[in-house]
Amino acid sequence: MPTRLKDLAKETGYSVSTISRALLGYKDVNAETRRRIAKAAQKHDYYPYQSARQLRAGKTYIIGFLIPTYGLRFSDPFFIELLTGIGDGAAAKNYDVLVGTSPEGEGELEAYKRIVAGGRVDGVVITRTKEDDKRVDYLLKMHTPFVLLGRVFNKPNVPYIDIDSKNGIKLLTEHLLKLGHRKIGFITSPEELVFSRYRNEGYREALKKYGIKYDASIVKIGDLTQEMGRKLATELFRQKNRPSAVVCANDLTALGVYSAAHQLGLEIGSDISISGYDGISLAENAHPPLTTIQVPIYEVGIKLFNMLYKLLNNEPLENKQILLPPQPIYRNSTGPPRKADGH
Amino acid sequence: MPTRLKDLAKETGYSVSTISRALLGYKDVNAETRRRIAKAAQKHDYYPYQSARQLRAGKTYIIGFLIPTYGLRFSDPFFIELLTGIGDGAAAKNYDVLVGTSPEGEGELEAYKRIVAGGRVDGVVITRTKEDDKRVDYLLKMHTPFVLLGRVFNKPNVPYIDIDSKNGIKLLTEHLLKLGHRKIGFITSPEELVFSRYRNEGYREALKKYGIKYDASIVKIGDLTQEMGRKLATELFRQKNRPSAVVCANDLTALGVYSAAHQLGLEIGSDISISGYDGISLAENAHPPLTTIQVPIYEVGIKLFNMLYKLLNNEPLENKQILLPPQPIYRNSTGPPRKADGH
DNA sequence: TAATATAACAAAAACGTTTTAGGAGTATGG
DNA sequence: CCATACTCCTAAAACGTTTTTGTTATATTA
Repeated sequence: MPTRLKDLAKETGYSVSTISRALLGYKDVNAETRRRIAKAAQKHDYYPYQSARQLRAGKTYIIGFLIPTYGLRFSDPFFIELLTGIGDGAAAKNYDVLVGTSPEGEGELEAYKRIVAGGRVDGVVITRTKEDDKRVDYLLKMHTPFVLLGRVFNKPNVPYIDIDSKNGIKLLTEHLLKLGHRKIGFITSPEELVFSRYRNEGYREALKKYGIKYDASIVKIGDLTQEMGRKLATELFRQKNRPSAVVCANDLTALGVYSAAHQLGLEIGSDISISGYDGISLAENAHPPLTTIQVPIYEVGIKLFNMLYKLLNNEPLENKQILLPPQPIYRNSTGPPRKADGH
Repeated sequence: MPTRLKDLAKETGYSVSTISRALLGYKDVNAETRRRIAKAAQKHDYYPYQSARQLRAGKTYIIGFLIPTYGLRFSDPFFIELLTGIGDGAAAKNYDVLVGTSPEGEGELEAYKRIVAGGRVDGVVITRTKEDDKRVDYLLKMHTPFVLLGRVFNKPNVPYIDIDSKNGIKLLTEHLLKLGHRKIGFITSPEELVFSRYRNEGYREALKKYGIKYDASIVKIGDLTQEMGRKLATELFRQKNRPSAVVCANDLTALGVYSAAHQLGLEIGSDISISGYDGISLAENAHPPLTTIQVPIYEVGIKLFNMLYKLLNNEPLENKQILLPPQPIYRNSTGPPRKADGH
């Protein structure tokens, strides 16, 4: 039903190749001819048939983005903001975004193989990089261009954007220490994630700076979901000598901690201080507004696509590795502890 | 770099067509031959090259889903849950999902034309249907299969899934009326959206049932964002004779209302009752937990894909039009008014 | 005027897959 | 032993685009 070059050829009397060349702006097409062809194309709403264009060019003009879903009720708004950024960046260059979900564990690499080896995409954006990331190894082996949101180890040359989350968490933890907190809990992220290492380091460095001993009993490993944040915070709060503040690996976890605090009647910002990470818009409108690190997610999405675009089109990439400084936003979810030492 | 049929042909000594037929399970291939070919394919991680497959078949095995973005900081978790549902449904059938953003207004139809006329997708999922929806007209004209999340008017035969939101909002409003509220505000959604009509009707019907006159001064038209919910709720709450309850068109708006209530020192569930719509997981973990209509978003996403799949493959579609009953969840964001009539 | 350059178009090939049509060789039946 | 059926494989065509190469007609130059 859609219009194809053949139809325009029939309509205008020119050959298929001339139609194609006219629409693509080749020089050896008569001005009048080009006008007529353009008019016919417009009249019939012609859009080149992608499968053919792809086969011919050996490119899809599509990039892949697999959402790392932990469990079913997955709904981190972080990814919608990132995705709209990537999508808008792509649309501006007439690229498309193929989105899938990638399960944890074994299935993950398979999901990437499917879209890469199947030639479904020209390149991919990877998030939540892992220590010893199999996806990166695979993509390097296949010579498939990619960009990372996050870093990896032992691969000095891969392009990425990352937030300096070591210093991000350090800033937040120091902020709490300055406010007088001495027992600061930490709900971190799964150990295999690279950024966990940085965030953990930031937490430890801040404590060390203030001469406070690391206490494993108030450090919990979450999974970046709100639900888990609530669960682990409840455990923390039920300890005999509960922390007076909790640093969280992301905003969603922090909102889960809010929930736990509310349930136990703790007032946030005084009874208990809470910090997040990401700066999703929900954090801003939470009650009280959440102290966090503001990551310009949408813009990072656009930037990630643009980096990938340059890789795909062999354009020089001046800044291959971008480490953004953390942008802390101190809001009312953090305040001085009610009593010194949190009890 | 990836393996192609040609490579397997060279490796095994069979022709390209035999390789293809063996892998596709044709009967007239010797068992031993098939085994050898399968082994080679496995060894080399063969995945058929999609562009060629698509061109040959005249299908892409891709469906399209355009996220309706209102403004930049768009991050309704509803769409991530929906998207993961659609994505997982698609993956189960070896389909992919092409995701883009669709701007408001003029650009919207163009975004659909691009993916449909360009043959980028075999069918599409449409959300936030509008009164007189140009997208639906276009898809019907192009004979492109589609399914709707939501209904349209004057098109009796289009396939859709919708929640009976008239009765959903009616139930919530009645719930508030039963609790004793007599002045109930309503932050609704843009007029052009079809579900706005239903939700407005539900609100009006409930009021009528209780003999309460519709008061336009406490009905505000929002845009389904948290930010707008906060803004409009602030207006409502600053009125001399403020409502004692607010019904919202979706959860995100309701969370915005939370924010406004907190800012003005109103206690939610007593000073002010608030209801949402959608049942995103944030609603459950809000403080207090939000009274809402629980929409099984993820499952609806899967179901939407499966309907579309049947349309694409000419399988009979028994239930073309599915209207799910609303599933209200009454939580602590709604309670009796502090004083009768809210003041 | 003959040779050469230029302008404007078209033919054909190629991308990798799937499918149709058919062929070669072997087995079966009368 | 010939005709027919069956098994297993392959050649070739097709999908619609882009690009390379070529062709024809006209203009330019010596």
